[in-house]
Amino acid sequence: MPAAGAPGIDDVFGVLAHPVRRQLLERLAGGERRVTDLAGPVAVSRSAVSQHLRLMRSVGVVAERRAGRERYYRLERDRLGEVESWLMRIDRFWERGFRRLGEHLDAHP
Amino acid sequence: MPAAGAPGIDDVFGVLAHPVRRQLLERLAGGERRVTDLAGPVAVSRSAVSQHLRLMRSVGVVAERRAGRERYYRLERDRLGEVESWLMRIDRFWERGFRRLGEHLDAHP
DNA sequence: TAGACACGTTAGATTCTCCTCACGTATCAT
DNA sequence: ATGATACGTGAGGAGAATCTAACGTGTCTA
Repeated sequence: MPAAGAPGIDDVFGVLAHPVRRQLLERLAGGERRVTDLAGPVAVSRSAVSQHLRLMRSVGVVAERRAGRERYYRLERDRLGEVESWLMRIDRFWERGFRRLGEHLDAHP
Repeated sequence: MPAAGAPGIDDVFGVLAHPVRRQLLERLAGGERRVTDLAGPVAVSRSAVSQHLRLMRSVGVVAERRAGRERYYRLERDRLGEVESWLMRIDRFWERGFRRLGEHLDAHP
Protein backbone atom coordinates (compact mmCIF):
# COMPACT_ATOMS: atom_id res chain seq x y z
CA MET A 1 0.00 0.00 0.00
CA PRO A 2 1.44 3.38 -0.95
CA ALA A 3 1.71 6.15 1.58
CA ALA A 4 -1.64 7.92 1.66
CA GLY A 5 -0.70 11.56 1.59
CA ALA A 6 2.56 13.43 1.33
CA PRO A 7 5.17 12.23 3.76
CA GLY A 8 6.87 14.49 6.24
CA ILE A 9 6.57 16.26 9.52
CA ASP A 10 3.14 17.66 10.14
CA ASP A 11 3.05 18.61 13.80
CA VAL A 12 4.85 20.89 16.19
CA PHE A 13 6.56 18.06 18.01
CA GLY A 14 8.21 16.97 14.82
CA VAL A 15 9.42 20.49 14.21
CA LEU A 16 11.10 20.61 17.59
CA ALA A 17 12.81 17.29 17.05
CA HIS A 18 15.61 18.72 14.94
CA PRO A 19 18.46 20.68 16.55
CA VAL A 20 18.85 23.04 13.61
CA ARG A 21 15.17 23.94 13.73
CA ARG A 22 15.36 24.57 17.45
CA GLN A 23 18.34 26.81 16.81
CA LEU A 24 16.34 28.74 14.24
CA LEU A 25 13.43 29.13 16.61
CA GLU A 26 15.72 30.37 19.35
CA ARG A 27 17.05 32.97 17.01
CA LEU A 28 13.55 33.98 15.99
CA ALA A 29 12.62 34.39 19.63
CA GLY A 30 14.62 37.61 19.44
CA GLY A 31 12.35 38.95 16.72
CA GLU A 32 12.04 38.91 12.94
CA ARG A 33 15.10 37.75 10.98
CA ARG A 34 16.13 37.45 7.36
CA VAL A 35 17.01 34.06 5.95
CA THR A 36 20.64 34.98 5.48
CA ASP A 37 20.90 36.08 9.08
CA LEU A 38 19.27 32.86 10.20
CA ALA A 39 21.53 30.70 8.07
CA GLY A 40 24.72 32.40 9.19
CA PRO A 41 25.35 30.79 12.58
CA VAL A 42 23.92 27.43 11.57
CA ALA A 43 26.03 24.43 10.60
CA VAL A 44 24.20 23.58 7.38
CA SER A 45 23.81 25.22 4.00
CA ARG A 46 21.43 28.06 3.30
CA SER A 47 19.46 25.68 1.14
CA ALA A 48 18.93 23.34 4.06
CA VAL A 49 17.81 26.26 6.20
CA SER A 50 15.37 27.21 3.49
CA GLN A 51 13.88 23.75 3.57
CA HIS A 52 13.60 23.82 7.34
CA LEU A 53 11.81 27.13 7.09
CA ARG A 54 9.39 25.78 4.53
CA LEU A 55 8.60 22.87 6.81
CA MET A 56 8.12 25.12 9.82
CA ARG A 57 5.93 27.43 7.80
CA SER A 58 3.74 24.56 6.63
CA VAL A 59 3.23 23.51 10.23
CA GLY A 60 2.51 27.09 11.20
CA VAL A 61 5.31 27.61 13.67
CA VAL A 62 6.72 30.51 11.72
CA ALA A 63 5.31 33.05 9.29
CA GLU A 64 6.88 34.97 6.48
CA ARG A 65 6.93 38.60 5.42
CA ARG A 66 8.38 39.67 2.10
CA ALA A 67 10.25 42.87 1.61
CA GLY A 68 11.87 43.28 -1.76
CA ARG A 69 14.18 40.38 -2.39
CA GLU A 70 14.38 39.55 1.29
CA ARG A 71 12.07 37.46 3.43
CA TYR A 72 11.62 38.01 7.10
CA TYR A 73 10.53 35.17 9.31
CA ARG A 74 8.88 35.45 12.68
CA LEU A 75 7.61 33.09 15.36
CA GLU A 76 3.99 32.06 15.38
CA ARG A 77 3.61 31.43 19.07
CA ASP A 78 0.19 29.82 19.10
CA ARG A 79 1.44 26.59 17.61
CA LEU A 80 4.16 26.29 20.19
CA GLY A 81 1.44 26.71 22.78
CA GLU A 82 0.21 23.26 21.81
CA VAL A 83 3.39 21.78 23.18
CA GLU A 84 3.07 23.76 26.36
CA SER A 85 -0.45 22.61 26.95
CA TRP A 86 0.39 19.02 26.12
CA LEU A 87 3.22 19.12 28.64
CA MET A 88 0.96 20.59 31.25
CA ARG A 89 -1.55 17.84 30.73
CA ILE A 90 0.88 15.04 31.20
CA ASP A 91 3.29 16.69 33.58
CA ARG A 92 0.83 18.39 35.88
CA PHE A 93 3.00 21.41 35.58
CA TRP A 94 0.97 23.52 37.93
CA GLU A 95 1.13 21.30 40.95
CA ARG A 96 4.45 19.59 40.87
CA GLY A 97 6.47 21.69 38.51
CA PHE A 98 6.46 25.08 40.00
CA ARG A 99 9.24 24.54 42.43
CA ARG A 100 11.38 23.08 39.68
CA LEU A 101 10.58 26.08 37.57
CA GLY A 102 12.57 28.23 39.95
CA GLU A 103 15.46 25.82 39.83
CA HIS A 104 15.44 25.78 36.06
CA LEU A 105 15.63 29.51 35.91
CA ASP A 106 18.53 29.52 38.33
CA ALA A 107 20.30 26.92 36.24
CA HIS A 108 19.46 28.36 32.82
CA PRO A 109 19.10 32.12 33.17
CA MET B 1 31.08 7.20 9.14
CA PRO B 2 28.95 4.89 11.28
CA ALA B 3 27.13 6.11 14.35
CA ALA B 4 29.64 6.19 17.15
CA GLY B 5 27.84 4.70 20.10
CA ALA B 6 24.29 3.62 20.76
CA PRO B 7 21.95 4.37 17.89
CA GLY B 8 19.09 6.74 17.71
CA ILE B 9 17.37 9.53 19.49
CA ASP B 10 19.25 10.96 22.41
CA ASP B 11 17.20 13.90 23.58
CA VAL B 12 13.75 14.59 24.94
CA PHE B 13 12.62 16.44 21.86
CA GLY B 14 13.23 13.38 19.75
CA VAL B 15 11.23 11.28 22.16
CA LEU B 16 8.23 13.57 21.84
CA ALA B 17 8.39 13.53 18.06
CA HIS B 18 6.64 10.18 17.72
CA PRO B 19 2.85 9.91 18.20
CA VAL B 20 3.03 6.45 19.74
CA ARG B 21 5.55 7.63 22.30
CA ARG B 22 3.39 10.59 23.20
CA GLN B 23 0.48 8.24 23.62
CA LEU B 24 2.53 6.11 25.96
CA LEU B 25 3.59 9.13 27.97
CA GLU B 26 0.00 10.29 28.26
CA ARG B 27 -0.96 6.93 29.60
CA LEU B 28 1.93 6.99 32.06
CA ALA B 29 0.80 10.38 33.29
CA GLY B 30 -1.93 8.46 35.11
CA GLY B 31 0.63 6.46 37.03
CA GLU B 32 2.67 3.30 36.69
CA ARG B 33 1.63 0.84 33.97
CA ARG B 34 2.63 -2.61 32.80
CA VAL B 35 3.88 -3.08 29.26
CA THR B 36 0.85 -5.09 28.24
CA ASP B 37 -1.48 -2.39 29.49
CA LEU B 38 0.53 0.20 27.62
CA ALA B 39 0.57 -1.80 24.42
CA GLY B 40 -3.13 -2.53 24.46
CA PRO B 41 -4.62 0.71 23.13
CA VAL B 42 -1.72 1.41 20.81
CA ALA B 43 -1.79 0.74 17.08
CA VAL B 44 1.52 -1.11 16.86
CA SER B 45 2.80 -4.44 18.07
CA ARG B 46 3.94 -5.11 21.59
CA SER B 47 7.44 -5.50 20.25
CA ALA B 48 7.38 -2.00 18.83
CA VAL B 49 6.14 -0.66 22.15
CA SER B 50 9.00 -2.44 23.85
CA GLN B 51 11.45 -0.72 21.57
CA HIS B 52 9.88 2.65 22.21
CA LEU B 53 10.15 2.05 25.93
CA ARG B 54 13.80 1.14 25.63
CA LEU B 55 14.45 4.35 23.77
CA MET B 56 12.56 6.42 26.30
CA ARG B 57 14.36 4.73 29.13
CA SER B 58 17.75 5.43 27.59
CA VAL B 59 16.86 9.09 27.32
CA GLY B 60 15.60 9.06 30.89
CA VAL B 61 12.00 10.04 30.25
CA VAL B 62 10.70 6.87 31.86
CA ALA B 63 11.99 4.45 34.45
CA GLU B 64 11.32 0.78 35.03
CA ARG B 65 10.41 -1.32 38.04
CA ARG B 66 10.39 -5.09 37.85
CA ALA B 67 7.91 -7.23 39.69
CA GLY B 68 8.05 -10.91 38.88
CA ARG B 69 7.56 -11.37 35.19
CA GLU B 70 6.02 -7.96 34.78
CA ARG B 71 7.67 -4.59 34.32
CA TYR B 72 6.11 -1.38 35.43
CA TYR B 73 7.03 1.87 33.75
CA ARG B 74 6.66 5.34 35.20
CA LEU B 75 7.29 8.89 34.08
CA GLU B 76 10.56 10.56 34.95
CA ARG B 77 9.39 14.12 34.98
CA ASP B 78 12.70 15.94 35.27
CA ARG B 79 13.65 15.21 31.69
CA LEU B 80 10.41 16.60 30.39
CA GLY B 81 11.23 19.72 32.35
CA GLU B 82 13.93 20.43 29.80
CA VAL B 83 11.32 20.94 27.16
CA GLU B 84 9.33 23.19 29.43
CA SER B 85 12.31 25.38 30.15
CA TRP B 86 13.30 25.52 26.51
CA LEU B 87 9.83 26.63 25.59
CA MET B 88 9.90 29.27 28.26
CA ARG B 89 13.13 30.64 26.89
CA ILE B 90 11.90 31.01 23.37
CA ASP B 91 8.23 31.62 23.92
CA ARG B 92 8.47 34.19 26.65
CA PHE B 93 6.24 32.08 28.79
CA TRP B 94 6.43 34.67 31.52
CA GLU B 95 4.46 37.29 29.75
CA ARG B 96 1.55 35.15 28.67
CA GLY B 97 1.36 32.47 31.32
CA PHE B 98 2.95 33.66 34.47
CA ARG B 99 0.22 36.02 35.45
CA ARG B 100 -2.22 33.12 35.38
CA LEU B 101 0.20 31.08 37.42
CA GLY B 102 0.33 33.82 40.05
CA GLU B 103 -3.43 33.92 40.20
CA HIS B 104 -3.50 30.19 40.62
CA LEU B 105 -1.10 30.37 43.54
CA ASP B 106 -3.08 33.16 45.16
CA ALA B 107 -6.19 31.05 44.87
CA HIS B 108 -4.54 27.85 46.14
CA PRO B 109 -1.79 28.78 48.56
C1' DT C 1 7.84 -30.42 35.40
C1' DA C 2 5.16 -28.71 31.43
C1' DG C 3 3.01 -25.04 29.56
C1' DA C 4 1.24 -20.38 29.56
C1' DC C 5 2.64 -15.54 30.25
C1' DA C 6 5.23 -11.19 30.23
C1' DC C 7 8.81 -9.20 28.21
C1' DG C 8 13.16 -8.16 25.67
C1' DT C 9 16.11 -8.47 21.54
C1' DT C 10 17.77 -9.17 16.93
C1' DA C 11 17.34 -9.25 11.99
C1' DG C 12 15.73 -7.41 7.92
C1' DA C 13 12.86 -4.71 5.03
C1' DT C 14 10.70 -0.42 4.36
C1' DT C 15 9.84 4.23 4.81
C1' DC C 16 11.38 9.06 6.45
C1' DT C 17 14.57 12.70 6.98
C1' DC C 18 18.03 15.58 5.92
C1' DC C 19 21.67 17.17 3.29
C1' DT C 20 24.21 19.12 -0.82
C1' DC C 21 24.38 20.39 -5.55
C1' DA C 22 22.53 22.58 -9.38
C1' DC C 23 19.33 25.56 -11.22
C1' DG C 24 15.39 29.09 -11.49
C1' DT C 25 13.19 33.60 -10.22
C1' DA C 26 12.77 38.12 -8.44
C1' DT C 27 14.95 42.33 -6.86
C1' DC C 28 18.56 45.75 -6.20
C1' DA C 29 22.72 48.49 -7.67
C1' DT C 30 25.61 50.52 -11.26
C1' DA D 1 20.88 46.35 -19.32
C1' DT D 2 24.25 43.58 -16.61
C1' DG D 3 25.66 41.55 -12.81
C1' DA D 4 25.26 40.67 -7.98
C1' DT D 5 22.10 39.44 -4.17
C1' DA D 6 18.42 36.93 -1.68
C1' DC D 7 15.81 33.20 -1.84
C1' DG D 8 13.19 28.97 -3.22
C1' DT D 9 12.85 24.30 -5.32
C1' DG D 10 13.81 19.64 -7.04
C1' DA D 11 16.62 15.64 -7.62
C1' DG D 12 19.14 12.15 -5.64
C1' DG D 13 21.52 9.69 -2.20
C1' DA D 14 23.21 8.60 2.61
C1' DG D 15 21.78 7.52 6.84
C1' DA D 16 18.18 7.27 10.56
C1' DA D 17 13.85 5.65 12.33
C1' DT D 18 10.39 2.31 12.70
C1' DC D 19 7.84 -1.72 11.97
C1' DT D 20 6.92 -6.93 12.07
C1' DA D 21 8.34 -11.65 12.69
C1' DA D 22 10.87 -14.98 15.02
C1' DC D 23 13.20 -16.34 18.87
C1' DG D 24 15.20 -16.29 23.83
C1' DT D 25 14.75 -15.71 28.92
C1' DG D 26 12.76 -15.58 33.19
C1' DT D 27 8.37 -16.27 36.05
C1' DC D 28 4.05 -18.06 37.41
C1' DT D 29 0.47 -21.89 37.61
C1' DA D 30 -1.42 -26.39 37.57
